[in-house]
Amino acid sequence: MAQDTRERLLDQAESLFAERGFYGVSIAAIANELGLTKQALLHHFGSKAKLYGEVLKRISDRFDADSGHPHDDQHTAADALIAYLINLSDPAAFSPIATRVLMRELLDNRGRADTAGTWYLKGFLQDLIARVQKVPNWQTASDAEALTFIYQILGAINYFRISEPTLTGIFGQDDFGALEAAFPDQLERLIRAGLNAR
Amino acid sequence: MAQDTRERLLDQAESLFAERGFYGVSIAAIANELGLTKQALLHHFGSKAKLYGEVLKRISDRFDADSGHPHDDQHTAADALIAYLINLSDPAAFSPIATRVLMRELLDNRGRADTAGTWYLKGFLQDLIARVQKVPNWQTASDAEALTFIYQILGAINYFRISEPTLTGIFGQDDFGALEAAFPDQLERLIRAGLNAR
DNA sequence: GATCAAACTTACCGCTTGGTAAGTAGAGAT
DNA sequence: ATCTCTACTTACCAAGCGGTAAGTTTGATC
Repeated sequence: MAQDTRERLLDQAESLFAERGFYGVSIAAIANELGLTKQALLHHFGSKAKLYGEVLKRISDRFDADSGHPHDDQHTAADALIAYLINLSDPAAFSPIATRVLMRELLDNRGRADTAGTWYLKGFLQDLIARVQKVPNWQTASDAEALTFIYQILGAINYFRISEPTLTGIFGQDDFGALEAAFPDQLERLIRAGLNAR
Repeated sequence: MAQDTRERLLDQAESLFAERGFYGVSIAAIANELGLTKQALLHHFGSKAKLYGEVLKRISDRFDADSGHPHDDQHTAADALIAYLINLSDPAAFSPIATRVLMRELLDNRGRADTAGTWYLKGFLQDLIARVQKVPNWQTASDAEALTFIYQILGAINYFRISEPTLTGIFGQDDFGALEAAFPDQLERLIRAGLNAR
């Protein structure tokens, strides 16, 4: 029940940071949401910045756990890569809340000193580069070429995922449902076409 | 010189909102940057929210001006669409600062009451849907199908553009230069492949 | 049953925030 | 010469911010 509070604070912080960003959320707001005072939060995390760091770290850990290679029962390198990327785009496999936090971090860490946040993406990206270079017609591709491709796909996925509120706002709930349903298939088609285009 | 101050305040606000987001910037910070007090800013814009609204509107206007159809001297609908999208990805044609502001708005307007902000993207997106449906093998595509494709490409573009600081941080300035150089060509290949894949 | 640490609370602090109120300085029109 | 409008300024305010200090409650350990 004690450790539980810590975890619940992290959950709440992650969700609020996702919605309003680091500056948009006060530690009092996070704590109050659980019926606590902000000093309870400070007792657990020391400072707002440290809390934010722990939120980031927890996302990173979950991310790494997820990127174990469970899809390598596919027949070809291309199929394995595609399955992996499509899985990434699945809200059930990797929470849209975390995506939002990471996207904000991407926008923020231009100015901040506390850049360490997204650097852990390095291993993840390098892993993906290697996966691309296993695909037959990409074996001679440079790292830059492979990364550019990967980054375009990640962009397609993540941009869509943070746009849900805006797209429902513009086109309505029903039409957004249609978009969401069409997304995975079209994503697969795009990745496959992109891989073949080389 | 008078109207000029307003414009200069908008410039400064746009750039600071891009870097730190709505909550991360105080109106005093914006005004001080020009050697003014915050009350000078309030005199011109009334409130912080209204200033932000005007920043958004100005970006939208610039955007619309840019999306006049100057590339329709292309031979096919596909070529015209591709030229248009590649132009969108050019920092010279559409400022990365504005991209950052819009991306933040995409993240923020889930919670905010002042949602009207990004709704103006509607016309832009509908225009793009129509452009896609002019491409021969997309003429029977539903709006949802066309929009999903477009959105994937916009994601690929915009995600890359906001990632510059992070990517240089991870891979170094030189390697990022290689990425940036490779980007347009690979983007074109991806769009073309995606269009053909239907 | 005293001791101690963990998990909190209330009280407080200095600073910053967005915003209001009430001026002032200067140019243009009458 | 005065009136008026625009573009500002200084002065002020209540509320909120992150953080420190100093308790208080509670449950386990010896």
